[in-house]
Amino acid sequence: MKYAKADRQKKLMELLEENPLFTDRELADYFDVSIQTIRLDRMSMGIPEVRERTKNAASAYARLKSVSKGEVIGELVVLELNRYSESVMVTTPEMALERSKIIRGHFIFAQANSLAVALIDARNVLTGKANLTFHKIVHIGDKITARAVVKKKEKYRFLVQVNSYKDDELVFSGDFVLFAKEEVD
Amino acid sequence: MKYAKADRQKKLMELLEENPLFTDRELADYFDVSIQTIRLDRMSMGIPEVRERTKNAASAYARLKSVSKGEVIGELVVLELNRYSESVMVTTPEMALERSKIIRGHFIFAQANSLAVALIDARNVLTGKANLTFHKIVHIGDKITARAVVKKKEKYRFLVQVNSYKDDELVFSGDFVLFAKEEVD
DNA sequence: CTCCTATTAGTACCAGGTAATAATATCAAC
DNA sequence: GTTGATATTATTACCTGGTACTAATAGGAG
Repeated sequence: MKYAKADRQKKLMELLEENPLFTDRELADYFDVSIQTIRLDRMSMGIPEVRERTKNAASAYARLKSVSKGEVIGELVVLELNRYSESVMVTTPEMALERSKIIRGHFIFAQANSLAVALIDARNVLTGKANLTFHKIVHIGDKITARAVVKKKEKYRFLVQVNSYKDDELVFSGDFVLFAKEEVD
Repeated sequence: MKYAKADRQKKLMELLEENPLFTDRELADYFDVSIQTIRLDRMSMGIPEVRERTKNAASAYARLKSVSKGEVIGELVVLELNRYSESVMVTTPEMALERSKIIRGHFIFAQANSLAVALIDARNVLTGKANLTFHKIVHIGDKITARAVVKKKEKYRFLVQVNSYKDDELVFSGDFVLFAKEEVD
């Protein structure tokens, strides 16, 4: 049994939302209709062609990746090894909860954690423990500045405190226990 | 002054690594050489065409996004609201540190945190505090099972404990303090 | 049987390539 | 200067996955 028009269009939308890479040819085969029907469906729902969809997904990925050039999430703006470091991250739509402008907490954590790790002058640094407090909600487009300070320093064990601000308003703070290791696989 | 061949190819590689969306035409204009030169450069370095590069970036994004259908990072396998929940996440290359097989900690945190949030039966749930311990390093391809239990439940305040395992080996544990809020912008 | 919606078909055109072949630059060495 | 080798540019035929448009069916509901 073939899909009715409405069902087909709904399913089509779902399919492409999940995987934007299908060509009209593939979709036509999947729904067992002609390629023109698929195109009419796309047109009526305002869905662009594969190459356009692919490009959109790719640039979303590029935006997300550009935030983490190297190991640090965000842009490292100050780095005094084993003392103090600072990074700035501008939040993008890719970091938000679906259909919302609220940034997922793990991106805030990621910025802080990667900054703390970068601060330590050792070949391999691992996060052991972390104590986090989320003070305020962060939204798409907010520019978050994270400041990390080494509080305690033993041979292989470091205590780093990170505070993250949006315009001087504290939105997040965390205490990190980091370990410097020699070899890691 | 134009680039020498070697410099041009090196720069070309860097450009495309950072942003795979440039067409040969754009690259030719950028380097002020013919389009054929750009193609010879790509060929000699084994770099595929734009549409191929775009598709690769897009599927990396699709893989990453497919991990978080809805709000939960990973796949929700058990959900007893306000009691217990469980999710499974298979780690992918996109989650790893660069040139490494080690998964970035914030993905492990993301799975646990989103699972804890999903567990609470309320319109809007926010993470207030979190106490994390990373016990073991997680690698690309590892299948991580997170188990969340509500430990304490007040009116608007919940205490959730999450333990994450790789094959029954504890790799992460966290205590989360969550708040149920009425309205959130 | 007819009207309407849905579907299918066909054509010209486009971007951004591959692949292959041929014609020029450029420059160093003799 | 002339000769070679390497680098660059040009040209052409062909490919995929479309857009945009026109026209021809198919299938039901009344």
